[in-house]
Amino acid sequence: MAEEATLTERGVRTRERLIQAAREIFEEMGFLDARVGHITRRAKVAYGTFYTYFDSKEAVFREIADRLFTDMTEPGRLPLRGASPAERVRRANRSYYEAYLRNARMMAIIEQVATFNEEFREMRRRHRATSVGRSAHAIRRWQGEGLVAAGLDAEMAAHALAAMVDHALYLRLVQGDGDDTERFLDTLDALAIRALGLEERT
Amino acid sequence: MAEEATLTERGVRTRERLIQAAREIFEEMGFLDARVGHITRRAKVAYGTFYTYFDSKEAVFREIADRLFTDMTEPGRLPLRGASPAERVRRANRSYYEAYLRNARMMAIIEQVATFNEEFREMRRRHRATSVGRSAHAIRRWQGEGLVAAGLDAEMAAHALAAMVDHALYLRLVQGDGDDTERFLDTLDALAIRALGLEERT
Amino acid sequence: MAEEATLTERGVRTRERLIQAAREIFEEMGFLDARVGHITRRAKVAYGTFYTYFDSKEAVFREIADRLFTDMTEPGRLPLRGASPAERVRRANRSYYEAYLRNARMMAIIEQVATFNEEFREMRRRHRATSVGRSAHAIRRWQGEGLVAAGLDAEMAAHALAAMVDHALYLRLVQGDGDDTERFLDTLDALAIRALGLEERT
Amino acid sequence: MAEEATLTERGVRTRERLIQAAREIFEEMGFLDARVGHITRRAKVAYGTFYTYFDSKEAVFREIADRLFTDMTEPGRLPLRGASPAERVRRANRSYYEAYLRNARMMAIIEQVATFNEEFREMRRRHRATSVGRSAHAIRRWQGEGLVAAGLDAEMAAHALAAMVDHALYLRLVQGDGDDTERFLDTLDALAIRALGLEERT
DNA sequence: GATGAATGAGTATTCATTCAT
DNA sequence: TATGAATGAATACTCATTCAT
Repeated sequence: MAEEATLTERGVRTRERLIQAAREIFEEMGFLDARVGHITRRAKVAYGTFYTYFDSKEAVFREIADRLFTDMTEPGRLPLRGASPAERVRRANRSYYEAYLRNARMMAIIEQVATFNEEFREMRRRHRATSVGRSAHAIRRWQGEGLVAAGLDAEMAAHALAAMVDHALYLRLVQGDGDDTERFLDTLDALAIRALGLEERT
Repeated sequence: MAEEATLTERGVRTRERLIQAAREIFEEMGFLDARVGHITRRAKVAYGTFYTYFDSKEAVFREIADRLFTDMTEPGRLPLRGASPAERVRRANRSYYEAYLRNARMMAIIEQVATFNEEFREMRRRHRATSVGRSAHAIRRWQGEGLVAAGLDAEMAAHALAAMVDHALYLRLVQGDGDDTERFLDTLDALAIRALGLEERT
Repeated sequence: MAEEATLTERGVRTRERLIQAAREIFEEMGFLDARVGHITRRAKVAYGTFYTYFDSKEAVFREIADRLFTDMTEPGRLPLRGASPAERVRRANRSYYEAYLRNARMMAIIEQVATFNEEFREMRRRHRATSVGRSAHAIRRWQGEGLVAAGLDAEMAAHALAAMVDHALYLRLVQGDGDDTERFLDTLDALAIRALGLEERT
Repeated sequence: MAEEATLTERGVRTRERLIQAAREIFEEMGFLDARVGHITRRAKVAYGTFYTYFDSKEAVFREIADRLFTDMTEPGRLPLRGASPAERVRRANRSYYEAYLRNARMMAIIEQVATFNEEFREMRRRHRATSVGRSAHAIRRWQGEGLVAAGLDAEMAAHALAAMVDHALYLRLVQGDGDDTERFLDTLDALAIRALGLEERT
């Protein structure tokens, strides 16, 4: 049984070293090709020490993924006060882009694991639902204000636009499809804003 | 050896049985969990017979994926003559939705394999490039006609919208996220059309 | 059951083609790495045809080895009449060298098979016994004539000298250990002649 | 991984048990027929334990062969001070005979592996070159002292005589061709001494 | 806590041989 | 005779997890 409630200070350090090492290894070779031995070697601990802190390879991965999702769903640092709806979309997107850029490699690995592991599929679904829900809420508000066409299904639209951003970033950042990222992010912003009918006409 | 040349009619039949069985097995349990023994049992042939026709598990998968991509990129059956741009987008999307629905399970497996196999990642990238290219071409034409904002990067927009459609369908059909598919497809259409500024205002 | 008593002319030709092809393949890749498929492809016949004529891979090899041993133990072409004992040794050796050179690659393969197959070990032993017996007979004669020291065990000496010639040729011709073969053969002659005390002192 | 560094005492013991077991198994059934499972069963360890210490079946074999060649090329224990050349040849041969007798079974297996594995062919060639070089050196010295005919190629003669001894022993000890080994060894000594012209005439 | 040795179930692939046409 | 498809037993190697110090 790994992971007792109380850990000595030394234990905490070792555990942290293992998590850091695991993340590096997962990013470098993916979950499937990563071996427990790779992780312990990187962390400079004995093979068996891994199982002092984690029950399985999945267990470290779960912890890493948890932290990552927390980081990804943290609300943006850019202030939204007084911004127009279009600007709000842009800023929200920017916050997400930044988080994605920070975590691109791990996002890819989570994608990998989600293709064969129901638990992580569900974890991803939950996190997605949270942020899609926030977007849907905003869209509904804008619909109330007559800014967005009432006929649009807010939930579905939020879902689809999130899928656009997510997958476009995935293909671009993870699978290395194309350069000029800045211009690409602008395009994503523009598409989302127009799709919702939020563009400022001059 | 799995030599291609000169297969007797019986050989062709057995090979076809194996491909069909492999597709079923892959769809049911994914590439990673599929065993060659599962495939041969399903095809009702001896274990070794698999290797009479294919060099490896990857080899059948490659053939199945090839056929699938051919089916997916087949131009739509809906006639486009005389249709408005918005209508064209809708019809093109519909053709793609139908193909996706036919092949949803296998699309998921290809996604899975693409997360750890460079060859299939590249295969998917190529096919995506083809259809994205087609869309970008149409967008550029519409920009020439003043129908789509000139400031939009046609290539990137096509890429992003394809990502939206692809991933939204993936999450919905493959990972079973939500029902009311018809309404969802309508939402995708609407978002794409508005994002490009092609909606018919009344 | 392969190898019926009566073969049509066509059958004889096919069988011969297979033997020839098998010898080539064995020489090129050794017995262990040779596949029945290699042989039939080389002979330009169908896979199954092999088993029309031979019961197994060992069976063709046996036939090839038989023919080879017949060729190897054929008495030399050089006339021995009126030759001195030393000259006789030299000529006998030459005949053997020539045969060995003709068959070097196959000799190596027979060596290979003899290391794990009792039947071929025995076959080789029998053939060796025949030629060693001939040599021993000559040595005993020369001992009777006072040309070779009586204390020498004729049988063992013949055995040892045959081993010298055989293995030295094997290492040189088969494992490519050194060049200047002519000078090497001269050395073998000289050693054998001196070992028996047959050298002509001037 | 079979890493070399830092083995605990227990590890060293297990590794040694595996090497001993492997040698026994190889001697009993040859390299080709030996299964990793045979070795681990003999060593009374789990299957996987083999791979804790060795990368492959070849790897243990390599280690065993290395040790054996070291043992085989260890200079003889018999003192050579003040001995006549003929006596030196005899004593050197005796040392080799003893080593060969100790290792006869494994020598046969190395012969087997050398017929299909270039690495071991080369390993054998290197060791042979070392000992042939020593003999050639002695022969050249004796030629300088007028004891051996100057016309003889020292290198080639050493090579041929080594081949004689090696192969005669191989056929006798390994393939069980004949008894009265003591008399046979005497014959080998006599032939080598006479071939070089080193016999003491009375 | 830390260590690293021990475990053994799991699997793709090969290939000689058989056999239906 | 000739063909080539079908068969399935055989085996080295991997690696997550357990466990004795």
